[in-house]
Amino acid sequence: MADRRPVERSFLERDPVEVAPSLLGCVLARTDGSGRVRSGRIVEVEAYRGEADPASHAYRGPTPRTRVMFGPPGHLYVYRSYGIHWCCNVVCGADGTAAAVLIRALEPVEGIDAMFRSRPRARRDRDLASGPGKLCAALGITGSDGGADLCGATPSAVTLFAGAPSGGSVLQGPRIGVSAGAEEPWRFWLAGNRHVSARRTVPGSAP
DNA sequence: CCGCCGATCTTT
DNA sequence: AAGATCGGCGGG
Repeated sequence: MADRRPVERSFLERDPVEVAPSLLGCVLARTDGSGRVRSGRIVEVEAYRGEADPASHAYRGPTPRTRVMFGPPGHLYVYRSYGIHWCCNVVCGADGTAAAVLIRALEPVEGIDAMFRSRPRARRDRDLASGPGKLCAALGITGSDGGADLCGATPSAVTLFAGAPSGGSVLQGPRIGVSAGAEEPWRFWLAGNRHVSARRTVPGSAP
């Protein structure tokens, strides 16, 4: 993996509904305090359109929690879900807008042993990171990673690497777990991938 | 395989 | 008071 390079910040400076499917196949990596790397290929995402989107945490304007989403693209927005799990987003769109892409599932690539240690209930590879809370636990992402620069030339604790074109086809459908904005088909995933969450229950169509 | 429910706590 | 979730449990 010597030729990996972080994604260009300008690549993220667009509408999240455009950015989201193009993140499929990219690799999210985290380096822990001991220099160990855990990473996974992105196989499922959701776009959130900030102040224009009633499902977005940024819908009602900036707050201390959502401040990073209103900043420049290429940073990590991390939030606590149901008081228990961490979930992470790639901030995109122009500085001053609050667009973001929720990372919903990864196919584990590096550091799989460490992922099993962080996910003691997981029995199989596909249980490690097949959901937004699971993947943060698998990589060890917590609130202290909030704001991390994903595009730095020198890889920081959390980095987003450009991926080879995914090859397979992309499906899209409604976002999971939202009530407002439930009609918008802004969830995207790799067709047939075993690491996608809710594979059997939600139908999809080609974009 | 499917559906229900509880855990746990931040944010508004 | 609700929530961008997860996993255990029970039923079919």
